[in-house]
Amino acid sequence: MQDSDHPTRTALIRAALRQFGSEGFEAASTRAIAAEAETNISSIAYHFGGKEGLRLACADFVAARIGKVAKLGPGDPAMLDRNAARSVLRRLLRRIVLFTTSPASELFVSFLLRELAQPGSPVTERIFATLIESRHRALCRIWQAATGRPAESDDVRLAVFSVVGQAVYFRLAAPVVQRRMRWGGYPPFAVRAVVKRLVFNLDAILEAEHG
Amino acid sequence: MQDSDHPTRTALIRAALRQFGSEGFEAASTRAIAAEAETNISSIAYHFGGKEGLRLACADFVAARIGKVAKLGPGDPAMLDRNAARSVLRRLLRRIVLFTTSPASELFVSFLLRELAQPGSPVTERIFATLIESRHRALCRIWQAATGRPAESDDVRLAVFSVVGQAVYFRLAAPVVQRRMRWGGYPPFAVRAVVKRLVFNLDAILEAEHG
DNA sequence: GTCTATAAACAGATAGAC
DNA sequence: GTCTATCTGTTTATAGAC
Repeated sequence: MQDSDHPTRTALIRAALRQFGSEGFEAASTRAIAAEAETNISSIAYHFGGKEGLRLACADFVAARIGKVAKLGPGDPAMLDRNAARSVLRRLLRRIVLFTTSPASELFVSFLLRELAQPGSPVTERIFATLIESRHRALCRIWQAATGRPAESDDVRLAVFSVVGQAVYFRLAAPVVQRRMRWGGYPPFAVRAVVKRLVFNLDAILEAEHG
Repeated sequence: MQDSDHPTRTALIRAALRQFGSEGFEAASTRAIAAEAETNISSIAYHFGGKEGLRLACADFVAARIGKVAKLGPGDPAMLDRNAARSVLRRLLRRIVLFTTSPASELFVSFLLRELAQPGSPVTERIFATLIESRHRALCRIWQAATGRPAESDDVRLAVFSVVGQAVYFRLAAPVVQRRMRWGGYPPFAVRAVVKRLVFNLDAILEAEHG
């Protein structure tokens, strides 16, 4: 965190996020990152101690940004009635899709997914503990309110993963999807189509949970 | 393809597949690959011309393997009645999940997904054209038979992606899922639980398509 | 075909001037 | 804080012995 408004510092984080995200941590070179940030290679050592420090700074940056977007509501999900819980789920899913398909957040998401795909990554631990687990738990509680099924059962956990996973997939497999759909990127009409389909799926699943 | 039963050659491909898949193409070193294959670094240049040639050989290997597993049935999907089409979809989804979660194919899937996530990868083009597009098209035709909706509409294409995407997600996000579920890897009972959930989702979606 | 030895380019880190 | 210059190690590729 620290003084995150230092210009060189943030320029480096932004450039690193892009290159780590698009090429992977090991493949990205500090030289190229410094060049993109229009500064010197030594700035990385000065500001972050080294390449690994820059990686952690990127993780904190992403975690802070996502923490804001995916803020948990203050209310207790257990208090929601069935229909309220369902519309909360719909709204959250819509936000997740808008987030994962937006070009602005492509950097964050790609970086994050690459890190999370590596079990041993030093970044994985922190982000999982601070961001993912608590939010997944919260979604499970909302799922319980929406369906009456126990929040911490294996099947409810998997249900939540399967719904969120659909949205994540459209970012991860973006090149494949976009080629098959003949889309360049995710223009607004494409995002609307994806949202519509995934909300439809969610409603179908909730409906089938018992009617 | 060529003589794929040469021992050193296949040992190199197998080792490369593992290292490319788990660490990424750029991050993996030819030295480590040769060591794992218990041969000399120069064998890579001899058999494949270089690191990039080894990458393409891995792609062909994976494509051949997946082509066998995901063989398209000879019959025309348009001939299926609604219930037959639905059970074909269920069966295919089950096979996809079994494939993506099996430890044996973890290598192939990880390698493939890494390659497909890179739009510019030289491997992407070939695999997309020879494997993915034709199978996605076939699934869309089966989806049409199962729901009556036009196979090449945007929404049906997205529906197929969303269902397949769920299965792919459980491989891509395996570290996250397994940590949250407190699973080590995907033991048989876990695979059964995932299959059960995803088939449930599929049935729910098909049911909602119009009843 | 498989090996050793080495070349040429690249990486990240660091010392020190300003 | 930002720069140049350089150190040290590692990478892929290749020449040539066997």
